[in-house]
Amino acid sequence: MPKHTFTEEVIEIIREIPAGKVSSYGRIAAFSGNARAARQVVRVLHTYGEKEGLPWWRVINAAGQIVLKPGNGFEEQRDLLEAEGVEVSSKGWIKLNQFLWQPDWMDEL
DNA sequence: AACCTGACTTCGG
DNA sequence: TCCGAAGCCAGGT
Repeated sequence: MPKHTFTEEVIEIIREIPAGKVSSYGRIAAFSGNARAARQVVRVLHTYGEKEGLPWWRVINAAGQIVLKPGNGFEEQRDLLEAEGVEVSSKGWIKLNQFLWQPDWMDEL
């Protein structure tokens, strides 16, 4: 079994988020092995987001809101999400009870 | 090995 | 809901 680094796990998890769903930095960190490393997810997005072609727009904060600010990515993220069916309010809020992604392995719990 | 960096999170008010 | 303060951390330098 190859030893995966936390960063590699994060990249894999982000790739698993399906279109039309979102997840949060903290949840992705938790699924990757460390619930308290949410900030690492941010770093991974910066470092490998574009390079690895990750669906970065499907990642929002734990409260259910887009973190990027207007004029600095907010519009682009909102448009990408709406293009795949995710409803985003003018303030960037997304209903988690409707769009939060639940990994397959959680369905059986 | 110390220090820095973040698109975070949680908590109190 | 919003804001500030404090906590947290892997990886790069």
